[in-house]
Amino acid sequence: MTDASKPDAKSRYKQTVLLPQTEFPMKADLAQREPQRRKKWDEIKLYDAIRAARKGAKAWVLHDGPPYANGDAHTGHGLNKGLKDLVVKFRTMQGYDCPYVPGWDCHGLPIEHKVLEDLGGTKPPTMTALELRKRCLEYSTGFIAKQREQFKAVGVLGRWDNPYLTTSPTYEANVLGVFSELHKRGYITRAKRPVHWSWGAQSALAEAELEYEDRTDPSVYVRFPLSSCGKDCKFREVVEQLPESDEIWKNGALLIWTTTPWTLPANVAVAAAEKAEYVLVSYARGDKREYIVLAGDLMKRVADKAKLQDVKVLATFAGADLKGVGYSHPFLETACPLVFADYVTLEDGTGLVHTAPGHGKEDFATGKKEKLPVVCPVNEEGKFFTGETLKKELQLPPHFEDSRGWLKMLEGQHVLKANKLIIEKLKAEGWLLHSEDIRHSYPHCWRTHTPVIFRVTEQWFVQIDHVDNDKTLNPAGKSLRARLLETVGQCRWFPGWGANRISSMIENRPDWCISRQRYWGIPIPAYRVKETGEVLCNESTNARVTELVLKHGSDIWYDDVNWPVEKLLPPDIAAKYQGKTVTKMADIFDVWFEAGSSFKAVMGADPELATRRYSEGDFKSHSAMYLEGDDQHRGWFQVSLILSVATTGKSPFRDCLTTAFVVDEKGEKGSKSKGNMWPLDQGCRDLGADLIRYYFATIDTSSPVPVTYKLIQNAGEGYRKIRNTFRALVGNLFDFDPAHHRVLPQNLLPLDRWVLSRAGALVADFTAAMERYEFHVAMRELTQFCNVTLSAQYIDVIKDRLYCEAATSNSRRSAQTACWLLADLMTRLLAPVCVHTADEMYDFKPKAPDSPASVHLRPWPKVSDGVFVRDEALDQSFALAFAAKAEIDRVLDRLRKEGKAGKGYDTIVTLGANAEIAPRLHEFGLPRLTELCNVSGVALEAAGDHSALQGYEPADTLKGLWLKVVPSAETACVRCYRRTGDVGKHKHAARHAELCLRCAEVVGDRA
RNA sequence: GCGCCGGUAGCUCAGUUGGUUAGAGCACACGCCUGAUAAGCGUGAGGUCGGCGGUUCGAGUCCGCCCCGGCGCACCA
Repeated sequence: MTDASKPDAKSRYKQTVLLPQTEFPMKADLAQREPQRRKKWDEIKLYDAIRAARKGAKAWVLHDGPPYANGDAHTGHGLNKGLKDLVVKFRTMQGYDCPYVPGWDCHGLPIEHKVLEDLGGTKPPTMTALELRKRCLEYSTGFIAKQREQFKAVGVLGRWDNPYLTTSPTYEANVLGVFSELHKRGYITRAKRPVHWSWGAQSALAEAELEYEDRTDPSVYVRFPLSSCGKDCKFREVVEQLPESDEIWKNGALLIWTTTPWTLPANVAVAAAEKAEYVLVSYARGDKREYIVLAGDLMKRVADKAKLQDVKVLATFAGADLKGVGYSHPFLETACPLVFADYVTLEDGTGLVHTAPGHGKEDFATGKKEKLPVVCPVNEEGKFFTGETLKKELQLPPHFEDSRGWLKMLEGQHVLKANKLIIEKLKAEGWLLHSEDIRHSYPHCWRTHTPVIFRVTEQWFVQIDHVDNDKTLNPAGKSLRARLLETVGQCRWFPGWGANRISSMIENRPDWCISRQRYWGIPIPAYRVKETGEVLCNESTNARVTELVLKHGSDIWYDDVNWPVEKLLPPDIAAKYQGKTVTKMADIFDVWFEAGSSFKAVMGADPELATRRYSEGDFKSHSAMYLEGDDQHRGWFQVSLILSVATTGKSPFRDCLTTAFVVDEKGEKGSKSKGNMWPLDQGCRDLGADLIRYYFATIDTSSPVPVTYKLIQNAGEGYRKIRNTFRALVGNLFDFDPAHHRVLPQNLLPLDRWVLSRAGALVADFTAAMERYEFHVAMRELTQFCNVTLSAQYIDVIKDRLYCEAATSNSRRSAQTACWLLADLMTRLLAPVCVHTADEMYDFKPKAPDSPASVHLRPWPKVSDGVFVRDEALDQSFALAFAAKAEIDRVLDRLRKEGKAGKGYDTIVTLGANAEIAPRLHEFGLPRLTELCNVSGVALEAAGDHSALQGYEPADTLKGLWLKVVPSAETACVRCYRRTGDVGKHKHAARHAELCLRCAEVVGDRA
């Protein structure tokens, strides 16, 4: 290399080369810089500034679903808050007025549970409910303070100094307001019904509070002895015709099957399927012959399981023929009927279903239809009642003696323990035909993880099929369920299947049991008149309690000293019941009822939000968007819809965006108990909030979101690429002042116009993906743009212009103008995702004098704003040029590996092209093609049959193109490295013999 | 059991109404550059598009069946 022997020449001109300069650090150093930046935001009151800047703009409110004020923030919160902030920032930049008011869900069992645990498991008898509630409030307040800082560390901007809390009197009063409204409209009922009961939590549970877990239960086949049959009973006739009829009446039984033996004491009937075929079977057990009735299809299976000997089918008949059959309860000896039910199937069991209306939903329905007694001998702890109470609850006749000791055995026993005892005694007495263990999934309490039981209790319900006769809200006179489904159809669901999911849930859901038997919550404002048992709950009492709670908080319900019942009642009602004992009832609201009321308690009651409801054409909703984990389809989304549609006729939201769960590297659901969810604040310190946010924005969150340090660190590659690409752009703007140097669009060079056209395509695609909330698609576009369009295609080519052309030349200013616009574009597109980094980038970018203090105050880029102008023709001509470049690169690479070439500037290229391509290349211009390919020259061979030309090879993918790449024989310019052929052969040769003409003119007398 | 979603390169994902040789990033290999330098550029390898069958001139794309994964509903007695 002759050039290398002239180091002095090189250093002579080095200072005239305009190399990039920037303070923007390559290393992100997020852990250190992010807190500093947030501090700066606090100082300039960025959130308030954004609010002020959007004053009067169209409102677009994302209503925050309140996280539970319990425990430290984890990755799941990070995903949730990160995406919420992303959407809010995006909509804000689009020009909407988007206040973000975070909130917390503060009541509820988990907190009460934790507080009780700290007190030794149960409430000390000396402790008042008021004191307990005080501790719960302290507990939740503590975690709100912690979580607030943890959420802020993710970079979430919002009204953190004034969030909403479900424990605030305003909130509580609004929950009561929703209840009053429902009550007034006839949705509320208090009824005795079977409910899911958690004996662990000692409370009724809603569907949303159940989790299915596997457990092992006994599966038992029990003989229920036949007793008297009705006069017209066909079965009776069947038996009478058999020779062994006497034996059958004596030793015959209905064979039932159950997996919950503890419900047998509550048995009041056996249900059969009218249309199924049943058989009367005889078999030998020990030295005894017995007879049973069961479904024909199941006989073989049961006989095999129970290892019955000498099985004989004596008769076959239809289920309907069993009408009128009676049996005697095997240990309570009560006379019970056989009934029919359509849910009886022949999949399992015996086709004869043990029916206990006190312990099953379907049983309860059957009981209602058949007017059966409802027996529920189990208390709130899941234990059988004791003594006389047990006898009473079992509804046994007064003369019942318990001579066989069943009641003695059962009393006070927990139902799970009772299972074993009952099985043993049934076996001992000969009623048990067979028992085995089965494994099945069974509903469990989501908090205590104890199996749930069905208990019939008196509870408060919201009736889902109620028809509101208010013509303004419900002109078509539809049921609430129908109106909910209709509303679902009017909202936008992301992903789209959310609509189907919640629709099917609404279609199938039962009435909503809203009462809970706990302390930590908002009381259901109902009274009971002791003498008459009358329940007092009406418009007047509701209004009174609501008003007092608004002033003093819900503690008044528990403050017997300062707030005796007389004071809580409206004066006229208090007067009316003078002399009677009126008591406050002890139920509180399901926490879901509280959270579900936020459309009113927050969106409707907060002064800042109440004026910012969403509307679009005919559609009106309380907020623009709800964004939560997809488990909220059966949680917050659903309860919000129910309460909002029932009381206002409007949807709580327009858009409903859901994310899947956060999982660990093994794909297992993250949970605190498993310890596979790391604390969010730790993650922000170790990885950086922006990197975590970047990661969340880059992956498809509609399927389970794996979150590990390794994956997020891996995402750092993409983050760094964006950072470095920006750094390259901004590094070339050290002497660029947009106010003075910006080149007008019509004066931009074609390559610069081309890259802005590509940027226009990016803006369109990126924005469209953001509008669909497909952030990962948007981010992929950006990554692609940085990697391919900018880094490989654009920046690499404009270096010569930026470094070597005259500082103030149009060609250099043109490139700088593009770089400046691109850098600006990047800060804006990245702003919703990497909130700190984008703002940092913004700081290092040359700005117009009137620029705002933060990128978060800037508007979202638009294709229509005249900067990023799409130019299809330009795109196409460059597509051809880049295709040619790819061919040259391929050949060049081969030559390099053969040791025949080094850098591109040391080679020249000759192309042969057919009649279709040649004119297009000519039109593109060979000097520009030379520039584009980073070689020292491109020539176009005019000859016809290029394949015949020696040394040419056909292009690989571009048909009609041949090429020849050879080392240049020219001398390289020591300043720009190009071998232009004019080095030293120009009028400045005396002074700059080692420079090309261009460089010599640029340098002039500066070196 | 019923339903929904997904299965494309080692990993994360694109693949428009069916239409050239299925793409991108990361990772990997090999080079180049040393003027984006704890950077940058180029080239390459890597895919029976879950499997089988069908419709079609043509299927990653449409239809049917099956396998695998995730989720929801129901699992009731």
